[in-house]
Amino acid sequence: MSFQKSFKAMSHPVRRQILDILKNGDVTASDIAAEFDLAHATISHHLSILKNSDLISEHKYKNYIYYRINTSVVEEMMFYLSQFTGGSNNEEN
Amino acid sequence: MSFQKSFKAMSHPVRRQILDILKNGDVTASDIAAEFDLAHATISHHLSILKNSDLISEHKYKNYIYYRINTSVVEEMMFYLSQFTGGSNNEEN
DNA sequence: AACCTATTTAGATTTTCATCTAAATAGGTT
DNA sequence: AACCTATTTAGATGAAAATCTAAATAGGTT
Repeated sequence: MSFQKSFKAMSHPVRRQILDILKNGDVTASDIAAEFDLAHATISHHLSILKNSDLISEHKYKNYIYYRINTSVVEEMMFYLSQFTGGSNNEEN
Repeated sequence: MSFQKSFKAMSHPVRRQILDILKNGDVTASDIAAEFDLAHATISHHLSILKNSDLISEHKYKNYIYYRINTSVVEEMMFYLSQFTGGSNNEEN
């Protein structure tokens, strides 16, 4: 797992919106593409970046590929960020 | 505050390392630059992106500018991410 | 005032990223 | 087998980002 990849994946508005769509349950690439005014190839590109960062996984069923959020990677990002909040540190700042 | 900006700011390894350095307390731009094999102008550029995303703030003292992590923005990122973990949702998935 | 040190700005270059169209692949369905 | 629909790959283009050098600004210090 690489924070490099996960933060970069999160840094694009289309990819964040894809994650929003996936919050409502698993959805196919076509259905996702239908929500945007972008070529399917472009959505495929964004999905591959999300996949490559492990933020989503894919599951084939019949002629479709369903995508799903990988919550554990999101949790790792949250844990990474928590080091900067000073929450569990004992600094005397 | 914009997740666009904060995630993009977090997505660069140099900027994440700058935040790491700032965990140990406020530090000047020069001291930060000393940790990298990059031109000072480049570090200044990264600092301005971090500043623009509100992930850090600056405080002038004498001839120096000290930088400091803005923990509240980090917390907002964590909160944003939490929507994807299904933690406090009641989905029957 | 002159100087020094810290930091930023300007402008150029290189690299990376987002996007498109067109073509390829891949799997069901008839 | 032929066809259809879903998705990806290839290759091109334009836009955005990272980096550098050199110059400018800006504040202390002497």
